Amino acid sequence: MPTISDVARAAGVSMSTVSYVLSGRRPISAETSARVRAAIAELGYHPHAGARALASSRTSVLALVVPLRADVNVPVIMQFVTAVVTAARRYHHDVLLLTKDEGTAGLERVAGATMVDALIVMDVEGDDVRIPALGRLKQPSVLIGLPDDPAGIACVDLDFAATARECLAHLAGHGHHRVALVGPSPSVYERGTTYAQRFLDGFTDASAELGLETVAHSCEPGADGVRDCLAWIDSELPGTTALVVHNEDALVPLLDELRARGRSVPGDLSIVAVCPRDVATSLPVKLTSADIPAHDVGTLAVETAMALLEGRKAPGTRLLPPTIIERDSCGPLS
Amino acid sequence: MPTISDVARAAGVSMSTVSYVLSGRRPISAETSARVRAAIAELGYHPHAGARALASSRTSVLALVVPLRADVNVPVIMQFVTAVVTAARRYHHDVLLLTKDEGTAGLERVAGATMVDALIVMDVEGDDVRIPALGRLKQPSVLIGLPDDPAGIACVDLDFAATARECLAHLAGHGHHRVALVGPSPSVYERGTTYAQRFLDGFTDASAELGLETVAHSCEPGADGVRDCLAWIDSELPGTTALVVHNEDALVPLLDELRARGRSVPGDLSIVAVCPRDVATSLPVKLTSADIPAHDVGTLAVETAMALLEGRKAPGTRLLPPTIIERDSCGPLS
DNA sequence: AGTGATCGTCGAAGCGCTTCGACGATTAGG
DNA sequence: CCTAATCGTCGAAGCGCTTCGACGATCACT
Repeated sequence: MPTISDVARAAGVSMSTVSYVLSGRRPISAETSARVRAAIAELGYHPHAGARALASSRTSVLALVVPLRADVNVPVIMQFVTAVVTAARRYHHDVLLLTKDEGTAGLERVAGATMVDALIVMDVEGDDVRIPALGRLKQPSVLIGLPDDPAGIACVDLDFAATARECLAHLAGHGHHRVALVGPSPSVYERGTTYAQRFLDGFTDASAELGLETVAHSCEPGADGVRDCLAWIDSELPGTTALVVHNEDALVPLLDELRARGRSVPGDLSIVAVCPRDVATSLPVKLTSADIPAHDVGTLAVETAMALLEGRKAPGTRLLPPTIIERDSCGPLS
Repeated sequence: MPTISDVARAAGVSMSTVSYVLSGRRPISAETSARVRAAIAELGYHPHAGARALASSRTSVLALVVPLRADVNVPVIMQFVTAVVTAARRYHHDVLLLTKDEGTAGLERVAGATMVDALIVMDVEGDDVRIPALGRLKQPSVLIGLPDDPAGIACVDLDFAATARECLAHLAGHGHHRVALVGPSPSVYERGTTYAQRFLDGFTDASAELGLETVAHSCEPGADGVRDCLAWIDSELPGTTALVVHNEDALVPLLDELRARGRSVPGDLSIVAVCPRDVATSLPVKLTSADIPAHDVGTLAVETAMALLEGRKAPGTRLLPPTIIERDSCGPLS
């Protein structure tokens, strides 16, 4: 492996000149620069990441902490991950993958060892124990999600409250006034991730604002869970004409069950789903949906981290506005 | 951030002694060792990863290259990823995540910059262009999958040919002799990943060995794809009594379609699926399945990489034997 | 022509760690 | 009791890079 001094010798300049050509931190004449680049190409030189990190205390690596729980929506996580990796590369950064189960120790390990410049943490809970730990690190961090108290750490997420509001507004626009929320499974509410609660709060508030009659109920996984949930809705709010479904796993069994009961969508029942695009379009009925913009959120998390590294932008919370995509599952009240 | 010399001073020893306590590469007395460890704990010392990498030319990081194509099975990929990360941590390594779309350049970048000790590459194709590139790196690598010519690189995968054989043997054991393979979508065969072809070859060979009548057909995604595939099977091999399904996405629409046609499983038709455990058990009929041991393959890939790093074990190919898990979808020939 | 600025380059001092050779102090063997 | 091996520790030399101060050369104004 050639070193920077091999390049310097080959180009007939000093090491520092090579370094400045690479970093652009000082002006270098066009001819010198060209000679250096030629030498670099010819020798196949790559700066040694460790040496660079040691000398500059910058690593060009971002840590990304992902949940590996099974009850979480795996394809959505993967969308975040690829968005983060792809965006990071645009800023010449690589991504070190940590799992949530290492907890606080993992964060302290990679930050303490100066393995990363910044951290992006997914699946944060209401009172996540990792938040105080992140605050103690010398590296900045970005949360994907919204804890009860961000404690000065930057947060990025979809605005779930506004999303619920939009879903209801959309249905109200079609003339519906009895709407039920099919929520996530109870375990999602129990573990402290806040998005389910924020959605529910938004739903409740908007219901009042719009003067609708609504109920909300969590929905256990599987066909049985869906049946139970529908039964509950039937008894609590008879004459419900529309559903907001904030539960990806329930979608398939729900449509199955409605078909089995001979209830057509959107003829008898309108549905707005909260899910990624591809899920909404891959079902037998193309669902009108509020998009989960995993890609955008991941990208924004990286951009926020980069802004923090450059010292521009103070940490703060950034909630992305919802997007309703109209498809075939919402009709007028019949 | 305290450095090793802070620790040395606090413990009243030299830097090298601290280093030897940490690495265990030379004997250190119990008392000295204890004093050093106390100082480390008290100061909250973490060795600087870059400095360590520079001095030792070891990084304690593994590169993992994942595909981000959408047509690939995302949850299975995530299982590989978490298995790799978890196994790597057991060997005190971290994982740097690369995406396949960076291609050869990504490999050369992280290897050339000495960011990683070894590379694990998923989703390798028959004549993957990355293989010659990997051969040129100074770091060892492990492929998950089986290219036409591994060119001296270690490979790890499920033995798909043997898996096909086991599926057929299982069905033959139940008395079936007309069996159809519902294969992956044509795009899987077209792009060069070899597992689909290996499965098909194993299926064909075993069919002959066992004296069965079989047909095989790829299956486009979605309910329409399933219907077309079933129609094809009906016409090519009337009287088929069992299906081997090597296509996860087809499972749900397939069971739907069969139910719609009033064909019971396993009463009228037996099914062996090739898929991860959780998929097989989450369907309306618990499917007898050949397991996709993503976790084991990922773990083995890491262990192989570690063995390569330590110089024990020459690279070679390791194919995991299949496991058939009996559930409710196979019955005797009626 | 004289005076600052600015430009382009160099030399050298580290960044924090590992590792090799050296060396005194034990211990074992004859 | 002497020699040789072993044990436990230290000092110092790098690993490859960035960055700061310095310095001659060029340039733009008076």
